[in-house]
Amino acid sequence: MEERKLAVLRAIVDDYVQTHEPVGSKALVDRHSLGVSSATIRNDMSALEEDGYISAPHTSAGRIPTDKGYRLFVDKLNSVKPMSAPERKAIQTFLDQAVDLDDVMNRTVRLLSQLTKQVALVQYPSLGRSFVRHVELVNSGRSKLLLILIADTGRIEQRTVDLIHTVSEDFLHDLRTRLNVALDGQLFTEVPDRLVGLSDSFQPDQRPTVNTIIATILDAVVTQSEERVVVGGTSNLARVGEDFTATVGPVLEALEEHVVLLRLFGEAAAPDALTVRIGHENSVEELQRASVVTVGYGSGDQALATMGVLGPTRMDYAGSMGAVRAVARYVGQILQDQ
Amino acid sequence: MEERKLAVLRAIVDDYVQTHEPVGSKALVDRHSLGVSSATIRNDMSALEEDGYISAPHTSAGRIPTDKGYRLFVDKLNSVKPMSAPERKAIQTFLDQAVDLDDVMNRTVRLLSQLTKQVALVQYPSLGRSFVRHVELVNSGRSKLLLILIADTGRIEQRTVDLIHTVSEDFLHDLRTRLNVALDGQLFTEVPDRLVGLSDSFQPDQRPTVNTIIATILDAVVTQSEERVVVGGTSNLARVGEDFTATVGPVLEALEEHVVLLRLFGEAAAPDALTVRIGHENSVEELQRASVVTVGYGSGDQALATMGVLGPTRMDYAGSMGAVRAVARYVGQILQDQ
DNA sequence: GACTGGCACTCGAGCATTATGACTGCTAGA
DNA sequence: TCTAGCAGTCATAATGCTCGAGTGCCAGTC
Repeated sequence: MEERKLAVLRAIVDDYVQTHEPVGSKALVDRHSLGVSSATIRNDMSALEEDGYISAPHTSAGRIPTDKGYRLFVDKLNSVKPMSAPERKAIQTFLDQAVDLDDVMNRTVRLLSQLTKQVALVQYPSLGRSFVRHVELVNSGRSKLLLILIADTGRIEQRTVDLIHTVSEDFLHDLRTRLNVALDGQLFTEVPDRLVGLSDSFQPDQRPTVNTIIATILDAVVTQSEERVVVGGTSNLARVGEDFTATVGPVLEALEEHVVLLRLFGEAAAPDALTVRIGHENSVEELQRASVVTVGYGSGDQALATMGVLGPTRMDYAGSMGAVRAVARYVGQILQDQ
Repeated sequence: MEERKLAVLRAIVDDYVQTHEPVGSKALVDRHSLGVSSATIRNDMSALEEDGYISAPHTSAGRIPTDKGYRLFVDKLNSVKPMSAPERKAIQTFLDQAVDLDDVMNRTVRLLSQLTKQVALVQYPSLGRSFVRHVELVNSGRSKLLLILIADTGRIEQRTVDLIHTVSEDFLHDLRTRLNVALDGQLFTEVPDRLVGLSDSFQPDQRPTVNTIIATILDAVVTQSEERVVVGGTSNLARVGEDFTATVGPVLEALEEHVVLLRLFGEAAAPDALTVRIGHENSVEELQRASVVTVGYGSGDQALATMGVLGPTRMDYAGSMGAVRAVARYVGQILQDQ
């Protein structure tokens, strides 16, 4: 595609993102130094419309980018805008104040939504890609146990275990030790394998109890492994202007469905790999007028989980991508330090 | 106040809550069997307006209740509507599926927002009124410790402690034992007192480490003790109709400020004590067009924390109060069983 | 061949005007 | 004390109209 047509598309996207009004040929030549007259621009716009990159809401209005137009814009024209030094500094300072994992997640969401003025989405570090740091069993009286799994990311899963009869502190100490010997430092996905046969090494009368506890561990590792997502900055949806206001209800609803959110994140890619889904590229129906910018975070080659922002298709992609990437990097660092 | 005028107020509130349109004298006699003509009702409405219970948006419109009108309605006319048996059953079933405290809180929020079609707010059990169940210290390598405080409600606080040098497992075991001896079963508010002098019983060269850890415990107990609040059902704000739509942005913003939320809950009262704040009775400026129904939950005579719903002043008070109270009771029971 | 200037045409936004009807307040009478 | 009826008010909806931004096309220019 010719250079100038791309420039025109870029100018249209820029203007539309800023003003949120259809942009006409005259406005374009006024606001951008394209070096040609409005009539020429009109021909280019005609061609762009023909190819499906822009469309006109009605005859006597300007053009707005289509999803396909945004896609081209993001792919070809939109370099990620890096954060400025003071911004990076502020991100770091704010995140360093976090006292625990919950705090890190909450601060990350607030940070992302404030930086991008969009809705922020942050997934807790996946258990499946974390390592077991510690397993704790606490007697909580009346034949009940509290089971606590601690991951190297600081993520904690807890379960109450109901037992048939009370257990002694000695037994508990023994079991705790053996569990930690078997599990500490292992990947959570390895946990089921590591627990095979463990109960055989106990006295026959203790085995039912051990098996109950093991079953609870497996349940915790399997069912809860991906679920937690924090959402923030939904008030930005209200600010976003006319077109979105009508759809803000369904969007809010969709954001309360954790299943939807997890589908939104899709497969976690490598850290630092930015993914942009524009409008209809989203499989979630209620979010087909929204765009999502996500990135994996975490250390190593496989991301621990995903974070990102969601906003109208007419969002500042360069800025959002820059902010999301910067925040994800710091969070990855922090989790490594835990 | 005369019987009939109260009946008129009740009818106005009922109709307005349902239709969300100013109600006129004719509509009133049509929809309610008040036994008198519309002219009589007009006189009553005139008096009610004089006294500030209702007001007319403009001359040729019907009347809508004022905050003062809702207040009278709630105080004098509005018996809490108890949940039906199947509803109670559904609440119980849904909450019993929760696997841990986080799950209980999340399910509670979803339940409340679905039952009332309002925004639901749930505060985590206050540490200040909980008892220490267990303190755990886990070495996480490189002269770092993970400190974990477990409350009897299942609430968990964690902190990373940075130490000057690494510590031995023996020392850790010793410290952990002494901490648990000192703290287990104590109220969290007692924790500072119980830790006084603890480091004196250690070797002088160990005392700095012990003191660092104690300082972290105190910090966790003091600073984080009230903070956590879960919000859900914000999509109900969009559904709520014209008047709120304009204010939905500020409300969403306010709901993201945890400080605001905590102020909204105010002082936790005894469990089962329903509080209703209507419109301007709310101290939070952005929420002066909203009403909040809250109730303490937890076992015993002092509530562990507060939960409630937030909606437009024209909400179904009887239904909301019934739902909030029913859910709070079950959550209280569940936490007692933990 | 690419670009430009000019012109006719289209069509939504915005404004003023009008019609409608829901509601009130008042007064006189039961 | 209540009711019926009537005059007056005023927001809302509908209508018609103007205005102008913007397009598409064509003839002319470099």
